[in-house]
Amino acid sequence: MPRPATVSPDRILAAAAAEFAERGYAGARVDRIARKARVNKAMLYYHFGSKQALYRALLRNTFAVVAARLQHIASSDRPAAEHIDQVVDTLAMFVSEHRHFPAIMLREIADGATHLDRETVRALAALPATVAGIVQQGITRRELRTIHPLVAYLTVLAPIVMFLAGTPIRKELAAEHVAGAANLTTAVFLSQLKDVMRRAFALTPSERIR
Amino acid sequence: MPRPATVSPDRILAAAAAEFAERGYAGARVDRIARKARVNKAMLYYHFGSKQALYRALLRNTFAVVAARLQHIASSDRPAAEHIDQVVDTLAMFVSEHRHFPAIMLREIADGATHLDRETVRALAALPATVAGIVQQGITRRELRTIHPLVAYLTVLAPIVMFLAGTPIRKELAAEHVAGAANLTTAVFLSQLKDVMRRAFALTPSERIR
DNA sequence: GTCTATACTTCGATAGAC
DNA sequence: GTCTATCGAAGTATAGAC
Repeated sequence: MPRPATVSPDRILAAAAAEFAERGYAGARVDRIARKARVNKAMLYYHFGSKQALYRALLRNTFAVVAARLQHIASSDRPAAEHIDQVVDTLAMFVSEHRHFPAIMLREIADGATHLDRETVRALAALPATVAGIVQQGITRRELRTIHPLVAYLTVLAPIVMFLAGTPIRKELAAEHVAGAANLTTAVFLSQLKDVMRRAFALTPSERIR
Repeated sequence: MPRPATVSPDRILAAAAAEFAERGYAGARVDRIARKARVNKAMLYYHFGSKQALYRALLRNTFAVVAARLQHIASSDRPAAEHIDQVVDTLAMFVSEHRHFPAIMLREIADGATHLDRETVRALAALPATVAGIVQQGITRRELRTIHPLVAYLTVLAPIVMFLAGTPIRKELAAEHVAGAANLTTAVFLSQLKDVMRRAFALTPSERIR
């Protein structure tokens, strides 16, 4: 007898993602998460123990999945420039399936990991470590110019995350007539960003000769 | 008789910046802001009316100042590439004086401007509008390649803000041995970022001919 | 303008029955 | 595993004296 696809803990995690993304750790309400997940609040505590433990479980979970997907890129036998494109696309794809990820990430940076334990921090660390590793591989192979891998990580990831988390505020800006705020689609953004990143990390012709 | 340099409302705003940056709107505590500002809580309500009004006042204030500083860049008679450097430096300088700005900005993006009124949104809008304007000027003068000005805005600003807001979490990552997390200074970051942005927005030789 | 005391509300968490 | 009812802590805000 197959279990229903979304069993309680999973539904709770999904509801928690929405609530924590929308309101932040402090603004999130356990009652609201339980209601969104259509479980009793006592049930939530039965499965996760506390608001904090639920938050940590959500973050470990989410970051483990992104990092795992990015890991595949490093092992594929493609030019480094293409790896960068794949990082952008993989991130964008992941977010299209986990719409609450960007806001949670922005909030966690602002929070400075205050609500996290060591194990969860380790899970978060896999994201920069993986992207930095991909960049470092390109540099070592002399396909990308020398750059601090974390600078490259931030240069690629920060705009994506901010763009995707920023959809609501971009609508507000469009209402205040900020030029271009109304007509910037995700597709245009991603394609221009990939172009920008290629130019930013490519070896110049003179560097290529050596 | 000159008033003391930091009169009550200013001290309250400074304390509010620290508190809202560290904990977010929902996590911020009015009592804590009052204590940090060394004013009575009733005094805070006397001056600002509510937690929300205080938050809005802080944001209007802060964003008006950044935008004003950036406005100067557009009117200076320098090459567009230099304008981009100046945007980076101006933002970095502003943050060195307003250390709580990056975290507040990340949180406000994640919040989607929910706690703001129209006037405050307008104040926030000045930041992307100004940077996009500087980029657009460079494109019009055929000194930068064609790019959506908001893509350029996000490409420049997102990494800076995330880097500067991310100092606490970067220390956590360093403790978990993420390569390079321990040795990335602000100076190195800014200089590499400027380099990245120049390459990203520069006209290619063939484009320059036309 | 400044302070003390407190009203009112919301929230995280649990006890205890089933 | 599931639910109802509720406790106790914290939080925003204000009344009212000075």
